[in-house]
Amino acid sequence: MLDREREFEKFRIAIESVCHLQPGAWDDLSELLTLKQYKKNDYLSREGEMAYNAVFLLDGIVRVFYRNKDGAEYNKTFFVPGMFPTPLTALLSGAPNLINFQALTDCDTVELNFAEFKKLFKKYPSLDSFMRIVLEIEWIKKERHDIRMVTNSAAENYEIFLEEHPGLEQQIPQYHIASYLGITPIQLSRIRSSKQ
Amino acid sequence: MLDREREFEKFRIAIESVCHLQPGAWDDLSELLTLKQYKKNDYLSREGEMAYNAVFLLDGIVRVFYRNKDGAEYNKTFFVPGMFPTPLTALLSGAPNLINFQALTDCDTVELNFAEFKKLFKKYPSLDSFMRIVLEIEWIKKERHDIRMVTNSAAENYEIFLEEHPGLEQQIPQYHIASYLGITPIQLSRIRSSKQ
DNA sequence: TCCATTTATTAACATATGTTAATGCCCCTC
DNA sequence: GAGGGGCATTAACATATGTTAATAAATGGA
Repeated sequence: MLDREREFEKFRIAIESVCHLQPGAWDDLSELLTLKQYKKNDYLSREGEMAYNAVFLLDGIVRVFYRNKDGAEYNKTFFVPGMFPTPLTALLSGAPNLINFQALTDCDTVELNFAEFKKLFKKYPSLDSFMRIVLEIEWIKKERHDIRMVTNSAAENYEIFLEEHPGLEQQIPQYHIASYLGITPIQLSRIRSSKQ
Repeated sequence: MLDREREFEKFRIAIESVCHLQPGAWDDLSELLTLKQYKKNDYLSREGEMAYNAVFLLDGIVRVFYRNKDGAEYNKTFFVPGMFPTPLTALLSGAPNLINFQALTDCDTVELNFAEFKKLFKKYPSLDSFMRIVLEIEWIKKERHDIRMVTNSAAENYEIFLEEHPGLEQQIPQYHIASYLGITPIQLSRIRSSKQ
């Protein structure tokens, strides 16, 4: 069983590493938190549905993927503990989710009610800056990632994946990695076998 | 010859359409503006160089592209008048640019000194919110765009390009569009000819 | 107006990647 | 320990796309 206070503390540390909070802000903020658990293959957040919470991953692995009109899936990102598998676009736009967040293993999360969180911006202006900084950081990360995915071959991106996600390839099926690389599992298998 | 005041006014209107400015904010902000002109093929902003200005495009067409280690170019976005061909990541991170902004025609711009702009955040807190909202809007746009590019075929994305950029295909070489679509000019030519 | 350059098209060919299918492995459960 | 499901690998084949090259068309400068 998870200890609320101890798990919330991990979330607080992750937030403070981005931007120091004003006194009192954490106390108000922690009122908006809940612990959640997901079984393998559950959806944290689903295409077509509204989103309400920012999500901090305590334990497990989550993938984000798109689906095209034929139902084919395209993995976009993998999340491991300490990351934020949060449907940011849906939260910001108030529109239904366009992408899916799915647990690839059993998962534990801390979740933050985003609408209530935004109301705190008035009381704690630094939370507005905090949100801006999060968006800046995510924007920079996304641009670096996009450049790499576009300018490299699938084989090069596979190598980078292995470096950036040590151990992850043991924990998830290869076809998820292939989808992330934009190739078929067969092609990934060829790349792997041609490595020696 | 361009009339400074009239051109700056276009910039103000574009900003106000995002978020209403506090009284006085525009007066201080307009002190930080300059008019610039670029010749066809000039770079507004270049890989490896630092970035200093946010850019508003008055006239002309700009492309953003990445280069891989072999020098091959990959177009990412086209900008037309009223848009902001701004090296956001370089401005936010303070690190050298990873991507290139190039004029595809002669261009006129209004440019805003970003470091000085950020200093105004203290005097006008709403500019901090403004920046957050810009990032939110850009994030949402980018996600929609990415989903489409990944889940559609090149032929479908070509159709979408034509709808979203009416008239643009008459103004720029097809090989730039091909690069944007992630295919060769030859392949784009085949797609075009197979349309009837 | 003419010439040179750039760009688009087309064809023939090469190649990488997808498709289908068969095989075998691994792991899980009973 | 046996059976079954999920997954990775491999092979044979199909196909889409890239490559090279030749030609034609459009563009821009002198």
